[in-house]
Amino acid sequence: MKAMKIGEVARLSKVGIETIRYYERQGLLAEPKRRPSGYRQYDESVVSRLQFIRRAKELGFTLAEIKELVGLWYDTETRCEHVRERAERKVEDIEAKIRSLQKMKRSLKKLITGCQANDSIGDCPLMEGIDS
Amino acid sequence: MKAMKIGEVARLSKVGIETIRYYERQGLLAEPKRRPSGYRQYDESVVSRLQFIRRAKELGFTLAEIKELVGLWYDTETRCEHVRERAERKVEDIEAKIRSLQKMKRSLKKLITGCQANDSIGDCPLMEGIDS
DNA sequence: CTTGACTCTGTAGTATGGTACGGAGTTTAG
DNA sequence: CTAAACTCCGTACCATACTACAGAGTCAAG
Repeated sequence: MKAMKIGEVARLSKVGIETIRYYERQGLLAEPKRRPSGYRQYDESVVSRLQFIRRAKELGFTLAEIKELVGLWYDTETRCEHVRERAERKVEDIEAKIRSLQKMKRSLKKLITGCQANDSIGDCPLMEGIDS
Repeated sequence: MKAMKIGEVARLSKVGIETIRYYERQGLLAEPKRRPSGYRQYDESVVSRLQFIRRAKELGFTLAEIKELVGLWYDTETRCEHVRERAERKVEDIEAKIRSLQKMKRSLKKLITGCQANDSIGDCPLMEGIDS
């Protein structure tokens, strides 16, 4: 359990110091212990949490959704049934996202092939059946 | 080729009228033909384009990225080699997103199983190896 | 030919997710 | 014991992506 100051956490997670404090204010990170001076004191676990947040954002989740997502792990004792339902809904959301990305990928592959073959491509295949 | 006014396009694509005009200003949609009155005149193809934009946004692409993505189809004649490279990079981005989503999904499934078994779950599995 | 719904342009305002100070106190390497 | 680097809090500012008028013109059902 290495004790880290916010600067080191920022360096390791590639999330800015101001952003870490912002996430704390928004409830995405628990308030950390403090030194007598008031300095925030973190352990390693916060780094993977921040990396998770960063990645989830790239995947189109809002901070509110991410908050809900990470929150699932801290409610499990209290309302198991409810948590399971929410988790199952999230799985469905994620599966829909994966399907859309796969369609997009197939369209791009088609573009690459057509391009190499020097074919002219009529309608943009990106637009085919992407609607959720 | 059905001629549609902006309101119908908005209804069909589930994208607001103001947003459609905003996308036009941002160059995500070509400027449509106009009636003598100045009213915008669309055909059906714009609906799938808007649905694509909507979906891509949900997948974490910014408008700038989406613009680049749809732009790939209108550059193919001019600089085929260049377009192919960009498309291949996009495919890699998309594959990375899919991998992250699959990890997330596995973590959630784990939560659901643990929850049903009434196990206490130690560390949040969402945080495991999600870093890109 | 009216009347209510629709569209136009332009500008201003909003929500989200940061980012950047300022001024003060803290830590730590030398 | 300094001096440079770090951290604190609060507030203000920023970019992105909309969203909401206002005031004027257009369309189409009856």
